[in-house]
This record gives sequence, C-alpha cells and structure tokens, in this order.
Amino acid sequence: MDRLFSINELAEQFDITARAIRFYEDKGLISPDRAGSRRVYTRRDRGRLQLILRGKRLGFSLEEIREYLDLYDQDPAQVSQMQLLLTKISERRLQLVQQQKDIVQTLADLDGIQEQTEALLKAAEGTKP
Amino acid sequence: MDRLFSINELAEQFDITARAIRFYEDKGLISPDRAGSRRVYTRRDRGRLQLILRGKRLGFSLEEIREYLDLYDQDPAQVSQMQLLLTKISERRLQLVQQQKDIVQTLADLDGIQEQTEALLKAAEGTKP
DNA sequence: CAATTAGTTTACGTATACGTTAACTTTATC
DNA sequence: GATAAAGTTAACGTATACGTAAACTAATTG
Repeated sequence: MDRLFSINELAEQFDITARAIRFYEDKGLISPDRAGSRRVYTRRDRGRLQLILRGKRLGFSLEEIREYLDLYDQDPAQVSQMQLLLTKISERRLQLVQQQKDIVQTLADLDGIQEQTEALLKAAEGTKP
Repeated sequence: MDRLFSINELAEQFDITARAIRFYEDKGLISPDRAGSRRVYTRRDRGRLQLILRGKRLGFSLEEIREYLDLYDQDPAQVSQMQLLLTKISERRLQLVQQQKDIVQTLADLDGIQEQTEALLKAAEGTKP
C-alpha cells in the first residue's frame, strides 16, 4: 500500500516535467531518497510536491513555498522558534485573505461582463433569423 | 473632480515604481495620453492599473492580465467575438475557483499548524514558571 | 551481448518582470 | 537665465523558473 514513485511517474501524475521536479530539489523544496543514483519518492514526498504545486497556483515563489513547507516541517520543540512560526503563519494568512477578496471581486466583474455579453447575444439572435 | 495623474503620483499611490508602470505600457496593458512627451493618466487609467495589480496578486502573468483587460475593453459588437469572450471568461473563472479552493485548504492547514503550535506554547508556559 | 529505456549531472539558453544607469529634455524655481 | 526637479528613451543587467541538449550510467529486454 505504501507505494514508491519514480520521477517520471510523479511528473506524469501532476502533469509537470521531471526537470521541474529536479529543479525543486535543487532549490531544497523536496529531498527524495536515492536507490543508487536514482531518485525514489515516497507518498510523503508526493504530498510535498502537491503542496508545492498548490503554492504555485497561489502565485508564491519557490522561495516562499520553501518557507511555507518549513512551517509543516518545524518540530516546534523550541519555544523561541514557535513565535516566529506563528508570525509567519499570520503573514501568510493575510496574503491569502487578500487573494480571496481579489478573487471574489474578479469573479463579480466577470459576472458583469458575461451578463452583458449574453444579453447582447440574445438581442443579436432576435435580429437576424 | 476628474483629476489627472503623473506617473510618479500613481507610482506612489500604488507603492510601485514608475519603471513598472512604463513597463506595463510597453507591454500594451495601459496607454496614457501624452502632454508633449509626458505621460498623463486619467482616473480610467488609474482603474486599469488597479486591475493590473489585482491580477498580479492573483498570480497572473502580464500577458494573461492583458487578455483579461481585453475582456473589459471588448465592445462586443461583433457576435463572432462574443462567443470567444464567453469562453475566455469561463476559463478564467475555472482558474479563480481553483484558487479559491487552494486558499481555503491552505488556510485550514495553517489553522492546524497554528493550533498545534499554540498548544505547545501553553504547555511550555506551564513547565517553566 | 547489443540495444532500448529510464535516469543522472552539467551547462547553457530563455521568457518574464522589472532594476539600474546613462544621456537628454522640459518644467518649475530662485 | 542658471539650476534643480521631474520626466523621457535606450540599453544593459538580474532573479526566477524552468527548457533543452550533451554526455554518461544503469537496468531491462530480445
């Protein structure tokens, strides 16, 4: 049940290139085991990759995503680091809430344009037949 | 009441550089009038700039934003273009809805990490005093 | 065992989104 | 009328996120 994946399997699953996955590794976002020289990915690695792609869809840079992944990895054993962690979380939260507002506004805008366009289409239908 | 703006006024208002604004013009996202050689921005131009920045916050490329702005500009007089317009709108809508889901999921993740961290902080408080 | 097939590293190339001088022109101010 | 302040174009530089080609190795398959 606990499958392992090759780099090309993951690439296919997520519709990205193996090159991209290697690049994320170069930048320290993911660290698969090796079997000899071959990269071997666990389900956990796969989950990380999913988080990376979600971060990208949200418009974050790979550097920002790396910081974000660190939030998950932090074993918050050291109290000194925990406050920093909470600070980063609330910063990230502010960005995301702003994005939510932007999306709501943009979807409303699109609604408007769509309605106008559809109305004009209907009017045009009545004209020609 | 219908103010005009210089490039540096706009730059300051939106906390970006004049260079960025000129760059958006180079890429065809905005086309201010000129007074001699100086760029002069109307309130409408200002609105466009706001849309550009919103698009950026949503992670769209300038090229995508240009297409998006075209949705606003389209005088949908030609029926043939209207169907294309509606198609683009629904494509954009799919992206934004996916982003909404991503944000909800990510905020939930952050909630989890934050709760855990705060619980650990409280436990640590009880330990040392 | 020859030949795919899959994977590896290294290195250079490229699109995007500006930053940063440089050299020049207007416009405003003293 | 000199000088500063604001603006202009042109050109080169830079960080990010990969694409692409080369040259190699290891594993599988007929």
